[in-house]
Amino acid sequence: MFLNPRQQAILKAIVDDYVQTAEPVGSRVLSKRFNFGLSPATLRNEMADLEEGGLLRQPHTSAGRIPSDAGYRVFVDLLMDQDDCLSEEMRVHLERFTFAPSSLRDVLAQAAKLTAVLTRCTAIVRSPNLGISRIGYVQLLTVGDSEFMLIVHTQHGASLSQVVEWPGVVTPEELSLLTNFLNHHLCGRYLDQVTDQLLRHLIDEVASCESTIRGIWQQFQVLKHSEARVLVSSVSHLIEQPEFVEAQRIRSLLNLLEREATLAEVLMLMSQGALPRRSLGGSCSVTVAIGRENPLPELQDCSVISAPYYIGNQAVGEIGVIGPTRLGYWRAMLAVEAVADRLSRSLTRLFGQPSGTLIRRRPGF
Amino acid sequence: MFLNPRQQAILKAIVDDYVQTAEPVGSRVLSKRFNFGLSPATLRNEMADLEEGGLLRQPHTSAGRIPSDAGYRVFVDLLMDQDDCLSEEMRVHLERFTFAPSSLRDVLAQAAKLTAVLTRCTAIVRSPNLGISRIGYVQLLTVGDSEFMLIVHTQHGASLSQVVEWPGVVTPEELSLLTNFLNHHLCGRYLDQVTDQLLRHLIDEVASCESTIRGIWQQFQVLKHSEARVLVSSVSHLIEQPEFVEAQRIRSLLNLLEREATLAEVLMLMSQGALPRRSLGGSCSVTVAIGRENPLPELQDCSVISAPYYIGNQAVGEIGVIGPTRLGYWRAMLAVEAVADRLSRSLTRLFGQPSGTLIRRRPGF
DNA sequence: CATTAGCACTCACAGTCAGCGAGTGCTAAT
DNA sequence: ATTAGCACTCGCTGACTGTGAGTGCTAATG
Repeated sequence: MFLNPRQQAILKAIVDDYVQTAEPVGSRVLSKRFNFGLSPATLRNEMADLEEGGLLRQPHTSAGRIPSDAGYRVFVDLLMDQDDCLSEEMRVHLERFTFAPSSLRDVLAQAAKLTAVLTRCTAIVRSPNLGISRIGYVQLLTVGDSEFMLIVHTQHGASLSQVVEWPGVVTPEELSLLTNFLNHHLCGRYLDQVTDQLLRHLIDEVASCESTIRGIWQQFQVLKHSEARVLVSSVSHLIEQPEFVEAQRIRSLLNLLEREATLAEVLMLMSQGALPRRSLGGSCSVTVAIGRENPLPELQDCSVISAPYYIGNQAVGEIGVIGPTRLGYWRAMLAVEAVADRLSRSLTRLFGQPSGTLIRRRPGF
Repeated sequence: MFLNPRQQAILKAIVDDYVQTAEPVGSRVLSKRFNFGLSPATLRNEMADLEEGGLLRQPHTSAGRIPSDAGYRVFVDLLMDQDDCLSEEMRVHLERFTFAPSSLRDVLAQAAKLTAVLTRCTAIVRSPNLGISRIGYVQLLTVGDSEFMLIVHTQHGASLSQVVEWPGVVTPEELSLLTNFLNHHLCGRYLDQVTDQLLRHLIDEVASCESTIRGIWQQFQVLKHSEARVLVSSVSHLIEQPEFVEAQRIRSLLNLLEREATLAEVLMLMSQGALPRRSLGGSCSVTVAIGRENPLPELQDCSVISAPYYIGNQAVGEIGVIGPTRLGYWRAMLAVEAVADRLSRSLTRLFGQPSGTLIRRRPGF
């Protein structure tokens, strides 16, 4: 639908007003609150046209208009005010969060919290796949007679474990020897570097343990691809919005927010999907999914704004917010991008290629 | 209030029925559903007495009775059926969860999830203070010119960091040397063992770094006492209960559930507080707080059942459930105790004194 | 021809009222 | 001590109504 300038101004005014008041906006308030120099009747005609074009809708006959998903889309893509920088308040919050080095998980939790505060929405973060983690150290633990447990501690502060079958009897000495052998060769490496090539190399060195090492290797492959985790922060922000007066809506949302795998999929889809991506000046580009543009029915009254974050040049995860479609888009987009940007820089510094003081198992002191 | 056997039977019947149906129970259904051999009129008289004694209450004049907090208390302490073992269904769930060794956090998350499934309530777990963690390895990371970052990875899979001031210029070699020195002396130790005595010992060894090591030491003390974390699982279970039809109740609960520090306090209070503790056969004793027995107003319509869990002989945290006061107490108590018990055993095995294959920094291979 | 005043119409919402049904307390009979 | 009978209470439901915000349409206006 082609919009002449006046229609654009009216649509923009309606979105602006509705985002602020959460009340359907009628022709009378529209003509009073904004200075179009037009009477309510004229506005009504224009509004009827916009509704016909699918950009507005009426909750019921005798109510004012609210933007449709398509209306928000036009608003976001074309119309919204783009004050070119962060507000003072946002800047203060951003400064306060240091992303002080700690476990990957804690940094992500901090970033989520920050995003939630800045946008007054619910924030979600998908944590990186483990392949990009460096191995901190490896533990072997006997459990029962014919199995042992492989525990891998990554330098990001995560730990993973898998049961490996044990092909025979083993003495504590052998276990200790194997542990040291593995640590010697694996500490400091990226999980993605635990390849078949390395396996062959190791087996050449200690042919006696071949079957055991093969078993361990297999479990490493499982770990590398273990499923993504999603952190959720500040659900309370979202459910205090007027669109969540009905308990049923809250329940449905909460149900979704407890399904990590589904959230992970939503975030991954958004960073690869069909929706437009926008770069607002920082290094991370945000994607906006409005209402039914979302793949999930639970999200059809919500908008999701997300941006990937990076370690080095590699996109490793996404951070985003979930809000009502009636959302301060620009502000939220700025916030998400700003956090993704800082998060990327912090993670790169903490966990990126030229890491601080790496512990390698070579005897040091 | 003294209860004769008939009054006890009536109170028990009312609680049983109300827990199942969530409907206030009237004299007519009571006489029909249970075989007292008494007419509704007689039951009415008894019920009026029980109400006078504070054990029952009426939501409104023309409704049946529901138990008061005091009524539930009598029920829990005296009246409830105590089938002496877990149901088949519960047993199956318990078997399915292996608590496979992984990070402390993941084990706790698993335990919470399990508890939630077993009780169909919301589960909460307070994670241990860090003093009982062993140090996995230590990293030093320069940030800016006059500061560096101390990162401690525990063998439980947690990471912590603190900024330490740097008293001068430093070369990468010095940093690496200091890192190795610290790892040499600290790996495998409990954080609680990082004492002043050890400090003096180390300073004797390398007097040149005294001020730096003192700075690091101070940050270790901060880490040891860093605040407790609480994991929450399956909020959706709870808010699907009929007592949460009103959105306002959900909001208030969710608000509470996002305040980790408050939840931690609730759990700690319960394991030390004035309420009776019961041991149901396992090694962990459960505590039940009913309605207004809880310290928080947000919990005044909820009951909390919790039990401490152990590493070795030391109680290190608590696990529990939050449900409506109209709760299947016995079943929930059994479940909480069973999980706490298994959790204790798993944690003791994984992180307790004689740990599997410890990595010490002595050159090995 | 675009704009506007006027007017009839729609519809959610709040309030009122009556009927119902479940449940009670009291009294008198057993 | 127990119970049948009865009047009474009160939440819930559904029908009805008035109100007000807002619309669409039509005809008048610059």
